[in-house]
Amino acid sequence: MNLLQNRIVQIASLSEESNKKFLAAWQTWTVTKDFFVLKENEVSNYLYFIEKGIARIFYYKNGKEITEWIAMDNSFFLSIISFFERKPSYLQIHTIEPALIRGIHYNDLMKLCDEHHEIERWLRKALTGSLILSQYRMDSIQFETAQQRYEKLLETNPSIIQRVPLSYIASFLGITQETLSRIRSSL
Amino acid sequence: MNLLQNRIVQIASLSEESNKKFLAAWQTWTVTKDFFVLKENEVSNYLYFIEKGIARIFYYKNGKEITEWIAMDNSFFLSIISFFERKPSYLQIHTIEPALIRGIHYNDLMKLCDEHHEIERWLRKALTGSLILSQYRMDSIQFETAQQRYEKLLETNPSIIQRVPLSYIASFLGITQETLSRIRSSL
DNA sequence: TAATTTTTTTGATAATTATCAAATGAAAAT
DNA sequence: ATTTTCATTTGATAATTATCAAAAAAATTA
Repeated sequence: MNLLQNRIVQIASLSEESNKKFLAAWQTWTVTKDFFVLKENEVSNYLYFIEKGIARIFYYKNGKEITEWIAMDNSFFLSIISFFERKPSYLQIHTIEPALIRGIHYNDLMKLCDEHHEIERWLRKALTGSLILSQYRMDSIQFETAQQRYEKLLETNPSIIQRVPLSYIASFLGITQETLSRIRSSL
Repeated sequence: MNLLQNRIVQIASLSEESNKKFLAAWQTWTVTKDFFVLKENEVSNYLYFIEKGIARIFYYKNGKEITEWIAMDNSFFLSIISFFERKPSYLQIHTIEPALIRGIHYNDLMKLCDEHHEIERWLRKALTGSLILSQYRMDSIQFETAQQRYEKLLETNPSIIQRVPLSYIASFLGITQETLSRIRSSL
C-alpha cells in the first residue's frame, strides 16, 4: 500500500508510464519532532506530502506567530508563493510530531510537467482543488464566528485536538488562544 | 490591440498555433448594465474575461447579499466551484456597468487543454496565480482592520470608488456599509 | 517526588465592528 | 420641479473578540 500513490490518483489518474516516472521522483524523509522542513527566507524547493505525523506551516506577522496550515493524514502541503514564484519564503514549516514526509523537487516536477502532459494535467487539477479549498476557507474566516469555525474543525478533524497544542489551533482558526479556551469551556 | 490576447500571454506565452486556436475559442458579449452573466443554480459554463465595464460576483448568505469579487480592467473571472466541479452555482454574476465580456466554454477549454499541452500549462499557471492571490486575500481578511483593507483597495484600485456603490465595496471588504461610511468620513 | 517549565484557563477591560433605526442626500421618474 | 426611489450617513447600543495580567493545570526535568 503506497499512501502517496493513492492520493495522487485520487486527484487524476495517470498512465502507467507517467505514474511510474512521477512516483520515482519523490524522495522520503523520516524526521523527528521539531524538525524544520522549511526555514524562513529559504526558497522552497519541494512540494510535500505527509504520510505520518504532523507538520505546521506558520509565519510571523507583527512579531506574532501565525499558524497558516496544519498538515496531517496523507495530505499535500507547500509554501505556495515560494515554491511557484521561486522566491524566499516568509512561511516556515516544522514538524510537531515525528513524521514521514515525501517531497518532489520543483525542478523535477516542472520537468515532468514538460515531458508528460498527463502530469501537467495532474498538477492543474491539484491546483484547482486547492483553489476551491481556499475559497471555502476564506468564506469561513469572513462569515463564521470563532465558535462555528471550531465546531467545524472538530467535525472534520476530531483528532487534531489531541495532537496539536491549543495555541496552534487557535492561530489556525484566526483567534487568540484565550478565546479558544473560552469557546471550549462553553461547549 | 487585443486586450484578451495581451493578458493571455502575460500568464504564459503560447506557440502561434496554440495561441490562434485558443483565441478563436473565445466568444464576445456586449451587455447592458444589470445583465445577469450567471444566475443562481445554473452550472457556470464559461471562464470570463472583462474588457470593459464592471461585473460583480455575489451570493446570498443568511439572507444577505455578499459581494465576493468585483471584476474590472481586463481581468479574468469565474465561478470557480461551479465551473470546475460542474455543479450549480451559488454565486451569481451581474454587470454594474455596460460591459464587453469575453468567455470560453468549459468544454472548449477542456478540449484545448487535452489537445495542446501548452494550453494545459497556461491554465495551470493561471490557476497558480489565482491561488497566490487567494492566499494574500485570506491574510488580508484575517489580520488587517477594515480601515487597512479599505486604504489598500484605494491604493491598488482608486477608480473603484467612483464606479462601484459603497454597499458593494463594503461587502467585498467584509464589512457593513455603515462601517465603511464611518471609515471614509474619518480619513 | 519536588522543582521547573510550559500550556491552558480565568478575569477585567478595551477595541472593533455589527445591528437596528432614523435622517439626510442624490439620482431617477413622472 | 416635485415626487419617488435609492444610496449614504449618523446615532445609540450590543456582540464578538483582543489584550493584558495572573492563576491554575499539566508536562517535563532534576
